[in-house]
Amino acid sequence: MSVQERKERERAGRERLIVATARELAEQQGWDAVTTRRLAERIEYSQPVLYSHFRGKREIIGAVALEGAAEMATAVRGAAAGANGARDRVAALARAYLDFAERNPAVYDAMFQLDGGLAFAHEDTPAPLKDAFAALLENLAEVAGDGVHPALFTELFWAALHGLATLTRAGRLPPEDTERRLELLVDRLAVV
Amino acid sequence: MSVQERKERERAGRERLIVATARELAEQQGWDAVTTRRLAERIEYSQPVLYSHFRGKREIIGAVALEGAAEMATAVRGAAAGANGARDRVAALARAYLDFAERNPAVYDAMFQLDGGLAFAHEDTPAPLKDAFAALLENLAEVAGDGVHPALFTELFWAALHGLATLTRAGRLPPEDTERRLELLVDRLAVV
DNA sequence: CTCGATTGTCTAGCAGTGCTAGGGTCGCCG
DNA sequence: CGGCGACCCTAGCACTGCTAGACAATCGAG
Repeated sequence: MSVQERKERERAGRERLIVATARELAEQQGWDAVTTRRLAERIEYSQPVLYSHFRGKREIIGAVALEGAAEMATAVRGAAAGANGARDRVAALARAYLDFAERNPAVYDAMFQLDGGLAFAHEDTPAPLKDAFAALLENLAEVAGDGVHPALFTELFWAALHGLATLTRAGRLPPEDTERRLELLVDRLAVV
Repeated sequence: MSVQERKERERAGRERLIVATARELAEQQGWDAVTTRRLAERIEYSQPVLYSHFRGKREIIGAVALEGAAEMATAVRGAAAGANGARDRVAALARAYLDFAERNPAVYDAMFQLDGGLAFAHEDTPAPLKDAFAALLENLAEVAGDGVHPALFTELFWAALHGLATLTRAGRLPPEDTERRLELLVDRLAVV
């Protein structure tokens, strides 16, 4: 049994290595540079090894996305927990979200921009994604306003953040006004 | 001179054909299906002809994006012109925007999701893009609220629309609540 | 009307992509 | 210690964006 367990451990370790390497490579040189050949070379295995862990490149992106979702959830919760009052909590949440997107562009792409083969808004949505949404929801529900469904409000707030994050990073919005846009967003959307 | 003019006309016509075909193919089967080979075959020329009109695939995407920007500008202006009162005007604008994104997913991708090699928020931003932003701005300025810079407000409103459009189309947001999210967005962001 | 030059187009090919079939080599278990 | 099974790598497929060089059609000059 011990042999099998060791192999299992090694396999799991290598899988983590693949995901971590893909993420690192993507952050360094962009997802276009993450080819199966380069990735295989970096982990010092041949290409087919990748396919014994993942169905294809898409699944690797998906794995990075799940990792990112978990991190984003904790980042959001941490920021919200360190703030006092509903208004500050929401502002801190928004800042944490945009900060995460800016500091982990490749991971953010994996989550929302690229096709990681992940299901959303369904029964079989992976847990980390549901949890990331929950992290937003649990801090935004109190400012949704009377008669407004908290989930619907969260979806809208999330969409606004997502729009700001992507448009800013793509150079569509001047970066220097990010904070002002964020303040405006919170002031308008959140019902204190 | 007439000979050169005819050639010039034929060249321009073929360029329009390339862009139209790329757009059509993208709408039918997605941008992944728009390969230089397939595109060349559809216009009944060989691949190198494409490169005598555009520097590469990226520029073709950019051309589709510019075409789309012009159409979106007129769609937004048309919708806004047909509405009475500031609140209705903003709602109509938002509806037109999301409608455009939903009905022309490939064009919307070319504009905001893919790399069309276009400059944004700079001096040398192509006119159609600036004009599309202007179409939003001229209808949103009146609801920006006191002391809020109209351009900044427009950027925020645009980002929210963009987030709704992309997340909905990617299956991240349930489509059936689109209208309710839109109403909420207008009610909260716009100062009537 | 003919001939050279120029313009335009095509065929063929490059390097690189994601992915997979097949053979070999290793380490484990009886 | 022998045979077997799991594992991994080499080699290759069909495809991508893009380009060099050959070829043909067209034009302007004599």
